[in-house]
Amino acid sequence: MLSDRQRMILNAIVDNYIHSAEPVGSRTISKREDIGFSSATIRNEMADLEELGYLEQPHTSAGRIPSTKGYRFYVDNLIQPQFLSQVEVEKLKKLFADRIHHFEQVIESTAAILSQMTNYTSIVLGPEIFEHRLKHIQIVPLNAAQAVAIVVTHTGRVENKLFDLPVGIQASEIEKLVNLLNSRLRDVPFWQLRQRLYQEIAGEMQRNMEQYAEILQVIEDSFSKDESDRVLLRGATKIMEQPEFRDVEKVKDILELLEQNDKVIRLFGSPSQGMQIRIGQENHLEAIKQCSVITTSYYLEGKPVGMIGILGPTRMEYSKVISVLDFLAKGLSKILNEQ
Amino acid sequence: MLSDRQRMILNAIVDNYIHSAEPVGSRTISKREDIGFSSATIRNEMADLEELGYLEQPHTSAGRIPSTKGYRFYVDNLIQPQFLSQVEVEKLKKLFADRIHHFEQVIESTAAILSQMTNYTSIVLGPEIFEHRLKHIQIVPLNAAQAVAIVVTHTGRVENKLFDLPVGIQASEIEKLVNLLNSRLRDVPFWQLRQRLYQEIAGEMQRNMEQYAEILQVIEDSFSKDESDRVLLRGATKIMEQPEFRDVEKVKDILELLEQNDKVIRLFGSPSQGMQIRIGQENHLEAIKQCSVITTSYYLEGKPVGMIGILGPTRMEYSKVISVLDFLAKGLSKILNEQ
DNA sequence: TGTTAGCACTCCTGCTGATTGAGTGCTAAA
DNA sequence: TTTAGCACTCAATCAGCAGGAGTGCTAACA
Repeated sequence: MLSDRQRMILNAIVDNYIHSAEPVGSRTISKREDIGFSSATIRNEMADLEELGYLEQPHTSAGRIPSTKGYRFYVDNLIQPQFLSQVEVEKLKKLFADRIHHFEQVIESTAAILSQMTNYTSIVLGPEIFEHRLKHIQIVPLNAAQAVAIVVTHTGRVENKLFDLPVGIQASEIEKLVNLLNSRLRDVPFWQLRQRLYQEIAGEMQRNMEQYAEILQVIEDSFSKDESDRVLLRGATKIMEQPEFRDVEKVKDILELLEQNDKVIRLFGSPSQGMQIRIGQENHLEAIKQCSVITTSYYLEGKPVGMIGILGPTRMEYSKVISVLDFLAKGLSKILNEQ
Repeated sequence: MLSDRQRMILNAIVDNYIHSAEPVGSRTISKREDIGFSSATIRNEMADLEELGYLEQPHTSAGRIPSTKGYRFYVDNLIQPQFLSQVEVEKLKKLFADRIHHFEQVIESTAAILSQMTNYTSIVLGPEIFEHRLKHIQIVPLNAAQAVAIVVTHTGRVENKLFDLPVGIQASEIEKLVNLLNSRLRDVPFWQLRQRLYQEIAGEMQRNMEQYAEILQVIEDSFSKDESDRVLLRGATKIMEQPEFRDVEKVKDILELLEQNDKVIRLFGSPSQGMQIRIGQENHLEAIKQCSVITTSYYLEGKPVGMIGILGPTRMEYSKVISVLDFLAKGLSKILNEQ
C-alpha cells in the first residue's frame, strides 16, 4: 500500500511528533540524517499521506500530525522493539527479587514502577480469584445476630463478608457446617466451588438444607469479590505533564473517569488477547478519545488471570511502553506461578 | 477591635467573594439591601480593613478579596450556622437508615455524599481499630512455609497478614497457641492487646516462648494496620470546577498530594479537638496554601476514633460545609455506637 | 464629625491592525 | 523524478487604543 519512502517519512513524522509535541514540517524531516530528500519532495509525500488519511493538518500553514490511522500504521508496521537499558532491567528485576512480600504488595509496586518508568498513568487489574484454590473457610459470630464469613485462598488472600445470622440457628450447627466444608472443599479451585458447595452439602445433610441456604449464599458471595476492588491505579496526574493536556477541561474528564473503578475496568479488553493497543478514537469512552491505552495480561498456570496497562496521550512512546509492559507482565506471571 | 460596620462590610465582602469568585468593589457592597451606606463610605472602610490586614487588592483598580486573616475572622466571628434544607436532611438520614450495610460501606457512602453535597473533595479517615475489641484470632497455614494470620474485631472488621512460619513448628502447636489466645483474649480492646498478649502466654507456656515469639509478633502487627489504608477520598477532581483553579499547574500539585495517603493523613489534625478549620496559608503543605481544610471527628464510646473532612478552595462555603460535616460526624458516631 | 458626591487616576481587558515566521502548494527547470 | 523557487496562508505576537471597573482624594453637606 505505502511505498518504502512513504513508510520512512511517516515513521519519521510520528517519531518526531512523539518527542516534540509540535506539528512537524517538511524541512524538519528533510534535515534528518536518515532522509536524503529535499523538503519539497517530503512535502509532496506528506500531501499524499494526508490524502490517504495517515496525517492531519491543524491548519493550512502548520506542519502535519499523525491521525489515528497514522498511529495505527506506525504501531502495526513501523515500530521496532526497543530494548530496555541495563539500568532499567536491573530496576525491574529488583522489584521481583524480594519474595517475602505479599503478592498484593508486588502488584502495588508493579503499578508504581510502571507509572514511574513510563511517566504515564498505570492501571493494574489484580489477579482474578477465580483461579485460586480454597484453603480455609471460617465463620466468626460477633453477637447473637451477626457473623463474619472469612475465606482464605492458597495464595494467602483473605476475603470476608459481614452478614446477619438466620434466626434460631445454633453455634454448634454452624461449626459443624464449617468443619464439613473445610474437610470437603480444601484445595478446590474457586471456579468449581459454587457447584461443589451444594453438591457436598446435599449428600451430608439433606434434612435442613433450607436452614443453611442463607449461610451458603454468603460464603458463595465471598468467593466472587466485587470486580472493581481489583483495580489499582498509579500516577493519575501524569497526564497533566503533557503539553496537549494543559487544559483543565480536557484533564478533568479523564481524571473523573479514572475515579470510577467500574469504568477503568472497561479500559481493559479481553484478557486472552496478549498485548492490546487502543489508539485515540478507537477508544469508546468519550473522555479518552485523545488518549491511547495499552494493556497486556499476566498468567497463572497458562491462563490469563489479570492485566496491566498504561493510559497516556495518543502521542505516546509506544515502543518503550510496550517493552516495559511486556517485561513486567512476564515477571508477574513468573512470581505468581512460583507461589 | 472591628466596629460593627466593619464587621458587617467584611461579612458582605467575604459572602460575595465566595459566590462570585471576583474581587468585590465598593459599589457592589453599597447596593446590597442590608447595607445603608454609599460606595464612598464603603471605600473608606475597605481601605481601613485592608490596612488592618483583613482584605487584599489584586491590583490598584480592582476590588478587594479577603486575606487569610479576613477569612479567619469571618469563620471565627461572622459566620452564622446554616441549617440544612429538609431535602438535604432527608438525603443524609437515608444514608444512615440502612443498617444492613457493613460499616466500611457506610464510611464509603459518607465520603461520596460529603463530596456530592458540598462539591468539594471529601477525605475520610476510617475508624481507628484501637478501640475495637478482639473477637477471634485464626492462623491458616498455606503450605509448609507460609501462613496467614487473621484477626476479627467485634465490629466485624477483618485484618490479615501473610507471614513465614518459623521452621520446625508443628501445626498442632500453632493450634494450641491460637486456642489459648482466643480463650484468653476475647473481648479485650486492641489497645490492651499488646500487653495482655505476652502476659497471658507467659503464664501458660514459659517453656517455649522463643518458639512463639515470631508468631506473636505477626499477630501484634495485624492489630496495628497500616495507617494509610484508613484514608478514603472522593471527588478529588472537584477542585477543577473552581475558577481560580483553571490552571493545570496549581491543580497538579494538589492532586499529586491527594495521591499520597500518608500526606493526606497529615491534613487531619488531632482528633480530639472537634471542628478544625485550616485556611489558606495556615496549611503547612505548600500545595494547598490556596485551599482550606475543614475536619471533625466521629466518636465511639465517647472517644474520637476517626475523622471526616473537606478540602476546597479558601473561597469555600464555610457555613454549609460545617453544617454538613457536623451532621455526618454525629450520624457516624451514632451508627458506630449502635453496632 | 461622619457621610457622600464628584472627579481624576490607575490598571485590567478586549479589540484592532500590523508584523513575523513557519510551513504549504504549485510551477518550472534540472 | 526530484528539487529550487516563489507566492500564499495562517497562527502567534505585539503595540496601541478605548472602555470600564474601581479606587483615593477632596470638598461640600447634614
